[in-house]
Amino acid sequence: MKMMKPEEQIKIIKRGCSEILLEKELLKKLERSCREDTPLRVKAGFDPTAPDIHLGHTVLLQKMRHFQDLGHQVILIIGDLTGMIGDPTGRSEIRKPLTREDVLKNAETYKTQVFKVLDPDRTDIRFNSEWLEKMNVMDIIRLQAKQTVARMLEREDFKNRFTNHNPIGIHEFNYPLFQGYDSVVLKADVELGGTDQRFNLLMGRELQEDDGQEPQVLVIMPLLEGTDGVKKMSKSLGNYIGISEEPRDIFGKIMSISDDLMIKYYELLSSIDAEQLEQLKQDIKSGTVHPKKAKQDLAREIVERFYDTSIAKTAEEEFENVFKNKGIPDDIPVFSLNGNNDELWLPGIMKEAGLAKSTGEGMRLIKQGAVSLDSTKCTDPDEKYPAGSYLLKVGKRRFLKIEP
RNA sequence: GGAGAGGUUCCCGAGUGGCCAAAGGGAGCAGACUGUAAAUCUGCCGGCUCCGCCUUCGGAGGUUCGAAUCCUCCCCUCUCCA
Repeated sequence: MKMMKPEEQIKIIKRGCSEILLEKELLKKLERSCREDTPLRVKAGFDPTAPDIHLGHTVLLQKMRHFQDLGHQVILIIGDLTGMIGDPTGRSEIRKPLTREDVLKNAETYKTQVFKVLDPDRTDIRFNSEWLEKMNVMDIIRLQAKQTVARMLEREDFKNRFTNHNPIGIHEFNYPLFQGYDSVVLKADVELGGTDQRFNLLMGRELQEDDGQEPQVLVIMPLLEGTDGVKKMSKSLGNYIGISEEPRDIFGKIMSISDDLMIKYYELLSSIDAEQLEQLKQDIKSGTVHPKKAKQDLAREIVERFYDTSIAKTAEEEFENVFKNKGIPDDIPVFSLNGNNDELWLPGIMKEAGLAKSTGEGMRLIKQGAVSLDSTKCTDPDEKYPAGSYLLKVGKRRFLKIEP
């Protein structure tokens, strides 16, 4: 295949990314790739613990796709070995080690989801246990000997924990080392990652150089904030928008983000270029474009990407219907009483149907005026209703059809 | 190995015998206002058919009419010394 000029390629690669280390080297690699008609080997790693791909991942995937469209080869690493050890970052829970089956199952999920963005013909999926598992103690020690504790403590995460007197497990030092070693094994030309991966990515360069290889170029992408607008999007923080979610949920979640965040989402997720984005910002500022309209366009574009135009349209219409016209969505979950003729106690039903975590919460919601039955606001948490068909509404967006 | 500090409800963090289901903040949820936005204000925020009862303050025992608070042993983390 005829490749684009290196200078042209760089332009596309640079779009939306936060940093390239080093651009000079990238140009050199691209020139050689062109000259010798050999695609670059572009590596990116994914954690096998979270099989649901969300919009945060797609920032990276999209960039990988750019490389593919330019004719390069993408290597998607599933960090199954590192994942099985479990990264104890942060204060919280000991992650249960994943079993082989879990990892394989998650990998399957990855594949189906990842190829909504990536080109399967130019994607190589590899598990890092393939080579890491074969290392013996001496191999590992030799690898560890290549770095110092002082160097490790330069990493933001470790440094913070160290100064705050929070625990750091020695094994955690292996994460960057292993990740870097992956690059050595794969002879990666480029590694893609988020800004939080900077340290790990750099480790790859250092280890490759040590091994006598030409160091990989780092293409660093900004992190996408989650729906809360503050922390990075992640499943465990519950602030994510998964690409396999229902179209209406994707649409709705995007509509609920703040205006500031919307601009960032435009930057990282939409296909509009820098000038168009600048124009949009101006128009919003001057009032030519209502922010809600802009958000709607974005939501539609994203749903379209993972589904199609007509599905996106339907999602949008339903959104308008429910929230603007205060209508009722087309299909809402049904709670069947299964012929049970007992009187209905709403908090109990809300708990069972998952609309409230506990009956206590259900009662509170009623007291707070958040619950209505057939469009009539409920006020008494103790009230019982005869068995029958009802439409229950909790809060602004949760509906439940009660049927005998 | 020695000395000290500490482990509290989703998170941070008060509380050192009864007034503690445990201050305050954050997150979250709901209401008002809106554009299901943000900001703001208000309320809620362990469980239970809840004016009462039950289970929580690292774990297991013990003292006491009564413990998150006192004692014993254990587990875990941090700091300094070696």
